[in-house]
Amino acid sequence: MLKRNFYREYPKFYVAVDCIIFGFNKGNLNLLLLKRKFEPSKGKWSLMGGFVQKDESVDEAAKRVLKELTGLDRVYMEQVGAFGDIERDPGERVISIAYYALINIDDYDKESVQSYNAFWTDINNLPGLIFDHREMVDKARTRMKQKASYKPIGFNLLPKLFTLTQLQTLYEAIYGETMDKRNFHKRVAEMDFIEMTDEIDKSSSKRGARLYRMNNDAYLKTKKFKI
Amino acid sequence: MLKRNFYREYPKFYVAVDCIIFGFNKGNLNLLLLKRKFEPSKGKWSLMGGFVQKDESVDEAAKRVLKELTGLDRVYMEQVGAFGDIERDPGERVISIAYYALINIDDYDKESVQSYNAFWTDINNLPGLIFDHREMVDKARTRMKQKASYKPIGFNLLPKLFTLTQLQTLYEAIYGETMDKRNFHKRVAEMDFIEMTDEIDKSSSKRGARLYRMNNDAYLKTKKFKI
DNA sequence: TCAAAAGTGTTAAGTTTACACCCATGA
DNA sequence: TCATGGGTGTAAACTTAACACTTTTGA
Repeated sequence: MLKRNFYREYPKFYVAVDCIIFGFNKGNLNLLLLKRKFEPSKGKWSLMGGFVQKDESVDEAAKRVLKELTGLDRVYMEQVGAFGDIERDPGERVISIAYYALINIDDYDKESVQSYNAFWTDINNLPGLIFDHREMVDKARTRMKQKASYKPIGFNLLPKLFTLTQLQTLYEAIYGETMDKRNFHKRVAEMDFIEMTDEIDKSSSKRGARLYRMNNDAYLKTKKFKI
Repeated sequence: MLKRNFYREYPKFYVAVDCIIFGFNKGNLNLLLLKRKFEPSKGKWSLMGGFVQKDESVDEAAKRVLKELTGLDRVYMEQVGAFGDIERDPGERVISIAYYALINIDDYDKESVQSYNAFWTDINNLPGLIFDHREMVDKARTRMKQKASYKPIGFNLLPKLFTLTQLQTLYEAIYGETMDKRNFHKRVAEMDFIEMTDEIDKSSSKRGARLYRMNNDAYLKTKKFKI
């Protein structure tokens, strides 16, 4: 079908995507941020972003941009929303759509990340960010926290096998509050889709800790989640 | 400052806003929808929408479009998110950002609504909608329901003075489930910002029902809400 | 042998749910 | 006087929160 210019008289805009990339490292949530090497805003930090292209949906653009930086495919991503203030980008008007991604901090393309001058930074100690990126991060964090309370998305931040202590410190980092170990174990035991394995992790204690695994198929059947 | 064409090589897009306008009528949530008088998709229904202009933010565009249809200012609105599939609008590529609005169904510009060929329709019995508008509605409804459970936004759908029965049927419509009258009254009594007035509404019963009022300043101080 | 993290149950407090009858009034 | 919607309290079930000691093992 030949497209007609129905909307000829309306203005057009650059549309970008920006990615809030969460990782979990040593008990803290981290973000993967790019450090600007040049002016303007040299030394300031920014989210990984890119422009939407003609041949891709906005969701696809976000996936592409994430892959460009991390080399990762099939990552858990959610849209945070559109940011559309006129002067949000002082260079030129750009409407940006923010997404958050959850990745395992041990598993990404280190060379690519280095080439972009990107670094993991503690989310509780963020440097100055350009434009409205801080606002995007705050909104993403709130959304992620909320979602994590009723869907088991946190596992995307952990290795396939994890200890209960790792899982608990992860949720403590997400919620920003400490939890009781016995109550936590009890809740995990009630969720059949968090499966105990035969394996023991010896890296964090002499005694060793039992490793667990998330079984997503089992989750899809039962669907009760509450941490 | 003279703007430089930093982003010259990137494509530009039409950006629209679409409004999911909620009302509450006779125990049911309703949406204000436009009925198409012409082809293509004559007889199909659509959300009220419009294109973002150069001199306004995306949020401002949504407010403008809502006002164009309803004549209302300072309405409770939330962004639902961006819809960016390539072929979502079969005429031409348009990226659309959806917003939901909560209005009192007795209080809008009837002439303007009529001139747009817009009608209130029961949300549980929606007609066929164009493009991805059904998806927008579903997402808006989910978001609104979730928000209504922890912030007192429902009051935007009611007159300033309302009975507890009205409030209860509203929340029953939002959650899609019936509630116990005594438990509901108990919860309302715990919220100091839902104030009993001296007035009685005689329109729905012989005995008459006490009218209540939401006090937003009081809410901002206490901040505990749970219906 | 001891330091360090892992593992393990019970009780009290708080919250949520279930449930039925009387009241006031206009027609 | 009666039909209609408005108003009211209590007890059981369930959920959440608080709390401390023993186990294992490598250094």
